[in-house]
Amino acid sequence: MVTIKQVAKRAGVSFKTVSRVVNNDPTVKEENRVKILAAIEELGYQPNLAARMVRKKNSDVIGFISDEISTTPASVDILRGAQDRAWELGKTLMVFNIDPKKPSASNLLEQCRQHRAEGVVYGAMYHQPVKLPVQFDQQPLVMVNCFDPNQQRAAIIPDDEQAAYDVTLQLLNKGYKRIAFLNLNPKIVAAKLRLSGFLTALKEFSIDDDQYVVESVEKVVEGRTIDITREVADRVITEFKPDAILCGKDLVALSLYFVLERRDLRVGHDIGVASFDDWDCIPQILVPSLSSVALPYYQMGRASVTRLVNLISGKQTSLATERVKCQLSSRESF
Amino acid sequence: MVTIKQVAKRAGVSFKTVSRVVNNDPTVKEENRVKILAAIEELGYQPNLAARMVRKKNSDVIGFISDEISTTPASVDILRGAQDRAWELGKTLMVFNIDPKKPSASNLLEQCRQHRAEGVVYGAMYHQPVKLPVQFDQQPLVMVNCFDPNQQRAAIIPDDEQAAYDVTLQLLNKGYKRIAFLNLNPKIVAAKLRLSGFLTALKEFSIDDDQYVVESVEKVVEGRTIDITREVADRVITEFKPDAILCGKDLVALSLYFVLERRDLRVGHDIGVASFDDWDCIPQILVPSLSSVALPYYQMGRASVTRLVNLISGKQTSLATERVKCQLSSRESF
DNA sequence: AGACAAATTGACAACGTTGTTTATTCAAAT
DNA sequence: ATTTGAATAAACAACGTTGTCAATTTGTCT
Repeated sequence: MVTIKQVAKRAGVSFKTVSRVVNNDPTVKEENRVKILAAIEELGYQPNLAARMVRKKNSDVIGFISDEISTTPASVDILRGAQDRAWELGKTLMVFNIDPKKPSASNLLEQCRQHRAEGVVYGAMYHQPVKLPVQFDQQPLVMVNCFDPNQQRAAIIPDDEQAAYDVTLQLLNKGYKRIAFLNLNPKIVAAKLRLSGFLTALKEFSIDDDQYVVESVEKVVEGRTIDITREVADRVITEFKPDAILCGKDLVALSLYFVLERRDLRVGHDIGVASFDDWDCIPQILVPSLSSVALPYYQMGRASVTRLVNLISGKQTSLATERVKCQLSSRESF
Repeated sequence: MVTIKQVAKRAGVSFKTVSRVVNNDPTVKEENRVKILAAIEELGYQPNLAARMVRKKNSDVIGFISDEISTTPASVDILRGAQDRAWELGKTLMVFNIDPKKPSASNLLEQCRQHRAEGVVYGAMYHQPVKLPVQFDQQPLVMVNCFDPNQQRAAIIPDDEQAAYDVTLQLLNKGYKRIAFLNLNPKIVAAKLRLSGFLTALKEFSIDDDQYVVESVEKVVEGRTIDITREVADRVITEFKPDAILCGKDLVALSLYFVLERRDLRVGHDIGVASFDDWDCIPQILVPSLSSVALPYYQMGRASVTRLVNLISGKQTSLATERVKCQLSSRESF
């Protein structure tokens, strides 16, 4: 590999002067600058970041540790967001492992420290509480799409409550009155928050005594989880006769579409449907297209890096949890 | 940060002896080794990889550059596979950017070189030819899920032809005879290969003059691509009366299910359905569940790193394209 | 021309490691 | 008791860079 000294020799100056040019030090004669830049170009010189880091003692590296990929691959967007923001701030994101089943989180943290990462973003694949090992205290840390059960760590999470509140309000404003909610399993954080947002919205329209909430469209049989959306939806429609159904995720809406098709209920006409996730192409491939609340993964990824860099620089030291707004993608289903 | 010298002081030995312990050099008295390990533990020493790298001149870093995320987020699995394999081989994968719309591929490559990455994996989000800028010649390179149009670069791609051949053969073996193929746009590499595999399988059963291939289930209207799967499927069923339909991707199968539902054709009974992608939960949420050929993203990710490390070490210098087998996930739809 | 300040450059140390060479310790062999 | 040789440890240089400070060059003013 080409070093700064080789460039210096080629340009006929001391290697220190080359260093100055590389670091945009203004105290270099224009004539020399031109010569040096030419030499850099000719030799294809690239500064050795490792050597620079040893000397300067800052790495500009941020570690990104994430737990296992789950059923929501859209959450790679967290990574995209983090990456983009890191780039903007002149940092390199080191993604240490995406599926650390074998290497434990602490192992990954060790790697981060060996690379002298200035801080760590810990991302989860769905919104949940995560109790991190004590080792994570040793450097600036931001949790994204997850949070410390004791609120002792900076966290960026989606505002599920606002999301449910907003979409419910929009349904109500369009005149829907009997809204059923096929919610996710109540053990899921998002499910609890959304229920709360849902109920708040209903209360504002004073119809909080006339709703129908289903907790979980899954059943565990012999240790295996099976989807029972269709049965549940069938029952809800028969018993409650809703004029709109809010689904916990797009896949639930998908199953619901089949049920409605069979019952000859036209979505967006006889019955309104809304959902959460706005998952890639599903909402658009459905007919009529599905209105769904997108989870702000990309924004959260960006926010996590911004927050971490502020933490590192001491500009912002609060450990408060930051909620990121969710946006409804309005389509034809209501 | 704790340095090797601080550890040495604590243990009462020269810093070089600590270095020996860290690097598992056997020529250290047991007594000292114990003392040093204790000191390392107490101080929480982590070797500085940057300093080590400067001295040893090898980085154990592999760059991973990928183009924009497309409609197949499952392809993160390429990254997972690469990461896992890198870990096994004691390498660190530096994911330089997932969505380099702003920074060009060459910029990312510069970053790789500044980090002294020993080689680069270039991944595409769907199987396609990619003409990389000449700068990519400057270090070992493996392309994954894409390939050089002139075959001048090592590449790992899915064996789409085998995939289509296999699934078609299985359909035929189960007694299906009139198979329609709702293929993807013929501009897509996978579409061409799959068509070829499909036809080869039919030929083996001597029914290659009685099939029905649809090229593309999309239409471009005023610059926007719209999905016309439902119309197309309707027409195919009416005109060709197939006993089985092979779909280009799970989302096509999804739309097809709606069409069949409306026509009261029972999937897996009146008509067989198969598809490509095996995309996350879609095949399982459908009723009856969809048999789909999975693309071997994870395996390809692993293979790409294995191949790259072999290239770097000179163990394997061939630039041949490596095809990775696709596996059918057999379910209830045929 | 000479003096002086400003601009520019270079010599050298330092960062935290590892490779190489040299010194020390200690036990076994004479 | 001395020599030998192996085992162990230390000293020092080196990696490619940047920080510090002294040295040199250049330009301006008298």
